[in-house]
This record gives sequence, C-alpha cells and structure tokens, in this order.
Amino acid sequence: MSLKELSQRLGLSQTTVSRALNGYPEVSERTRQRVIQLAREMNYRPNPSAKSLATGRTEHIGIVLPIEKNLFVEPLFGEYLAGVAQFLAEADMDITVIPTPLSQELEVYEQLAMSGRVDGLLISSPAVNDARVASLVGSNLPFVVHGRTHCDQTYSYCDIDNQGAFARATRLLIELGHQHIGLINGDQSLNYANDRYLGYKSTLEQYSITYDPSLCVQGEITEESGFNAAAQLLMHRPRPSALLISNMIFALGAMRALRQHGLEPGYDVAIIVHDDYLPYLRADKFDPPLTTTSSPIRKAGYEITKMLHHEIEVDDTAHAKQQQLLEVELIIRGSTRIRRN
Amino acid sequence: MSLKELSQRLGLSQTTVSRALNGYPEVSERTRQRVIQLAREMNYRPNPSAKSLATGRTEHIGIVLPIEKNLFVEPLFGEYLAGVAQFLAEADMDITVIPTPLSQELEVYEQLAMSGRVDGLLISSPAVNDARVASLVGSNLPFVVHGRTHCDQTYSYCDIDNQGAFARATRLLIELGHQHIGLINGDQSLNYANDRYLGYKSTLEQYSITYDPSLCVQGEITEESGFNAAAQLLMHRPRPSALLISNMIFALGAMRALRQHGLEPGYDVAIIVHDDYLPYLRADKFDPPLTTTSSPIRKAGYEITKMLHHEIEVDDTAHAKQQQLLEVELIIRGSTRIRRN
DNA sequence: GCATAAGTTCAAAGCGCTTTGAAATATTAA
DNA sequence: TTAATATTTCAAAGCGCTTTGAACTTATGC
Repeated sequence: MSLKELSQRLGLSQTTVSRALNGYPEVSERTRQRVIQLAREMNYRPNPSAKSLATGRTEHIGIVLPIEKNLFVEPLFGEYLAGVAQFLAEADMDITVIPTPLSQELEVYEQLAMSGRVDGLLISSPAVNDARVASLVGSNLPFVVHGRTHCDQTYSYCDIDNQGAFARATRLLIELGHQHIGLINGDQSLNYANDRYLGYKSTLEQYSITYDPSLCVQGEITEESGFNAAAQLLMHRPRPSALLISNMIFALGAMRALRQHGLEPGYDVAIIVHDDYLPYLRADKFDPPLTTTSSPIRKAGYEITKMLHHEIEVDDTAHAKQQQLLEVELIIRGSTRIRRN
Repeated sequence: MSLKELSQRLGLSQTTVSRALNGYPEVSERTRQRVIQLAREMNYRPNPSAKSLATGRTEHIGIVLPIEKNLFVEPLFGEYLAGVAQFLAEADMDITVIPTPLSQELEVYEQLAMSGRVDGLLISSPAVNDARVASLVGSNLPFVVHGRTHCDQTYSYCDIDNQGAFARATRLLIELGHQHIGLINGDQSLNYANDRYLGYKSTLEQYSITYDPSLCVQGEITEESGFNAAAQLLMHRPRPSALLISNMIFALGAMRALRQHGLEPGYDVAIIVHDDYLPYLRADKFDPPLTTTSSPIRKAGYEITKMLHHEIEVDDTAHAKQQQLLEVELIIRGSTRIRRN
C-alpha cells in the first residue's frame, strides 16, 4: 500500500494525501478526515526510506558500538540506554546502533558525518582527549557527548561533576579522620575516571595529605577487578582506613575482599562508592548501606537525548551548542559511620 | 558527493559507477579501479536511504524496546546485545532499536511488518504465550525468537534448554540429599522462567518429593528482590536446605539474606544459580564459588543474529525456519559442597 | 458584479540510488 | 572481411515519498 495507491483510491493527488497525513494546514478538514480514515483502514505505512530520501532526515540517532570495548562501561549501558529510549519514544525517533570493530571506529564516525544515515550522534565514555569528538566538531552532524573531553572548540555535552563529587567524598572521609584513603577507579584514560581522580587528589593536597599513587588503582569494571583492587590496597602499609570506589560493581568485589581479610566494611574500613542508580543493585540495600555520591545515569540518558534532539531540530548548525551538568548527591549511609581520630 | 556527481567526473554513466562500486562483473577491471580510486578520493558514501529505497533492503535488523519493561531482563541485555553486535559487525549491518511504550508494542510490530523499516526482527524474552510471535508468524518479515513460546506454527528460535538445566540442577541437589529446595525465579509468565520452573517441579515429582508452591518465589531481577525472596524462603518450615536461583543478581541478594540470617552459603544452605556469563559478575569468583547451570548469553546473541541474517538472505519466505538449542553446562563448585543425608 | 484574497487541490520535479533493456564496442570465428 | 558473440557501457525508468509553483474554487469587500 503506497501513497500512490492510496491517493488513487481517494481520487486525490499524492500531494494532498501526503499533506493531509502530515498535518499541513492547506488541506480542508473534511478531506483530511477522509484521508486519515482510509489510511487507517488500508493500514497504510509510509516507507521510511522514501521519506528519508525526500526529507533528508532519518528520524534516527546513532550510537556507535565498539564491539571489543566491553559495551561502554557494560553494566551501566542498559540503564543509560533506557533513558535514551525513554526520550526517543516521546520524540518518536529510533536508535541506530552501529556495531564497529575498534580499529574502524574513527573511520565510521567520519563516514556517518557524510552519509546521512543518522540525524545526530550520541558519544559515550569520552577519553581525556577524545579523537571522535575532535573529528566530529569539524563536521556538521549534530552530536552530544555524555561526559566531557579536552577540546578547544565548543561542543555539546551532558556530564556530571565527577571531580566535585569525588572531592566532596574525599573531604568527608578526611573530616571523619581518615588519612589513608584508597581509590578504586575505572580506566583513567577515560575522562570521567580522570576527573574523579583529580577530585580525590586535589582534595588530599588541599588538606596537606601526601598523595600516594600506590593508593590509586584502576581496572575494568568487574566484580573481580574490584576484589583485586581492594585486596591490593589492603596490603598497603599503613593500611587505608577508607576506600573511595568508582562504581557499584567494584564495591561488590571490594567488600568481598574486605570480608575475606576479616574486615567489616563500614566498621573497619569506611566506604564511599559512586552510584549510577542501577535498579538491580541498590546502595541502600547493602549491608551496611553504602554512602554514595550518586547521580542517575538513566536520567543522563534522557537529558542527553533531549539535547541532541534539540540540536537536530534547530538546525542552526553554527551555535546551538549546549552544555549541561547534572547534579551529584552525596548520600551518607552506614558505610562511613566509622570515625578515626 | 552523489553518484551522479561522481559519475560525471569520471565521464561514466551512473550505471557503470554503481556497478563498479558494488562489485558487479559487467565492468572492466580498469574501469572499476578508476572508479574505486576516485570514490575514495572524493570520500564518496552512498546514501543509505536512496539505496534502501531502490533495493528494498535496509541492512538493519530491528529490536523493539519496551521502555517500561526494565530493558528486557536489564542486566543481561548488554551482554546479549554485545553478541548481536559482534555478528552484525561481521555482516556489516546495523541495529534499529525502536523504543516503544508497552501499550503500543503490538501495534509497532504490526507496523514493522508492513513498513520495510528493517529487514528482520529479534524477539527477546518471549512470554509463555507470546502475542508478538503470534502476530509475526502471519507476516513475511523474517524474525527469530530468543527463547521459545507456545505457538502452533513453526517459527525460528534460538534457546537454551532451561527445563533440562533446572531438572539437572534439581536432581543434583536431591542426590546430595536435599529434600526442601527453594526456587528463586524470574517472572514465570515469561517462557524461560516457566521452563525452569517446570524442570524443577517435574524433577521433584520424579523423586516423589511433594512440590510445595510456597517454596517457589518469583520476582523482577534485582538484588533486593533476590534478598527478599531468600528471606521469605528462610522463614519456611522446614527451612529449605538448598536454593535454586535463576540468575546472578538474585544470587547476590540471596547470599546477603543468608548471611544476615547467620547462615553460611554453601555450608548451611546449598546454592545453584543459573549464570548467563556476566563478565562483571562471575560465579567462580564468589565466596564460596557458586555451582551453576551456565550458558553464555553473549553467544546466544551472536547465534540468534546469525540465524536471522540467514533467514533474511535466503528470502525463501516459506520455510527456512531454523531452531537451535544452545547447551547448558552444569558446573559444580563450592556452593553445593554440603550434603544432607 | 467584479476584483482580490483566501482556501484547496494538483501535476510534476526531485531526493540518490539500482536495474532493465538496449546500444556501442571489442573479440572471435568463419 | 564479415557475421556472430562477448564485453562494456549507457539512457531511462523506477523505488515511494515531499515539496514547489501553478491552477482551480470559494469566500470577501467594495
């Protein structure tokens, strides 16, 4: 059932039918109803490729998925995507997920900027110096970064104040009397992890506590890696009395390590963890409930997509750049009850 | 840079250029090289919409994402998707993710069958009687179900033997002397959970152990829900001496519940959990290491996509239906060391 | 009653590609 | 050399939609 066939049955031109269906005003209400009626009866669906070809818009936003990289930061991806999806359902757009070997990643981004496959792009997990962003700022394909990166030109982003959050968390620990604070972090070539590191480090210095690199360990986000990191930190002398942990999966492993060493989390060692609100893993349900810096990643997904949508709509390619910083809460729970003085 | 422009610069017709680029034999090798050369220089990218319109293929497979349903079974989605992406990268296709309010889900499936937005569809988490499958078997849009459902017509699926796996696990527990076995399961209106339930129940009956419905609890896949389920089961009298758990997230919560009740997992209560191989949460790294029925969900994602791709290619709409049953291993570890006699 | 404006409708071009069927050219056979 | 064949190229139609610019109706004002 094509527009042509539909219009023939109606005894109208394609123009009129198209306009009736797309809500243009230059169609009489009577005609419009007639068209809509028959379109529904005939179960007519406009062909999206034809539509895209004619309009130059696909109603798709793109997400490039490097297949080796463990699905961005794996466990968080689903939550993030849920937020993206939430907004897109409202805007009636789809996601084009483009699976790509890491080796071809940049090439794919360049290609996307040319081919009109998508109306805009969402960039996740930017590195401290992100090549994708560097390449895209030159193009006129709208894109928004989830996070920030070092780039001399303006670009749209939606981030949380990682540095501030970890500064606050560190300060809290210091004020509770902790002098030896371990950091279990994600890969610090990624900007978010680097920011957290900077927040931690600068706060130590602010309080004139010597920064000890061996108290900082990075790893990929797995329970095991959290376990190993904590185990390693517990070997450090003097033993850290507090742990700052970059995510809930790490926390799982770290707490296992503590217990295995006969230490009780929150009692023998204080813990603050960054919580992205995984609904299946809630910090308040831990034993003890975990003190967190927290910020819903799902909301971030929603907001960033809204921003991208806006950028696509305005089409003022020049400067509709937006930046948004989502709030991070510090929620104090049982795992920082311990006090060292 | 369009085909037209490119062909003009080359002094060739669009036909020839198109054919040269798409590897058709009726182009001399000399010409082909010339074309490819300039195409690369000019950074030419064919417009996908135009291509789709002309060929009727989009090179996209579709995944409908119900935005309320917590991203299929949330934590597993990323892993599954990784497998899907892996295959698609090889086949050079993309995923169209279609975010949809649950209320419009079926409508969207019908629409997809008509509109040519995607070349095929992947169906996840089928219900025991799945309306989506029922609706799609009538269409001629290729689709493959990850899991099975009750449907009188043949359809393609890729599943694991959930029933067999849970039967084996139950048998193991019984043979270890357990008479009171609790089941912590996902939503049993979903086929996979129902199958596991059936495997559990039938095995009990096979050993003439009275099936007690109050030993079966369902819930959504969250740590908390696993905690609650276990807590509830521990109230049961006689107290179950073994727990059969449908996934790792539940296991996290269940073990917390056990410990909170002063019970040591694997010692006071035996545990078998189904493991979908979440790389960030590995059963062998638990304390004690968990006995599992296991089957990599990532591989399932890869295989199901391969099947779909095949179904799209052959285009023998009639009967190219395939079914595949992936193996489930029973891996015995520390959490079933306890023996009751 | 007529000019003007406002409201409707339409034919046709165009979006950028593929593909058919014919034409031009090169090759081979007789 | 010429006819027959194989190879290479092309013009044009078509995919299903949107949108421009013109045309036809109906309403409005004087």
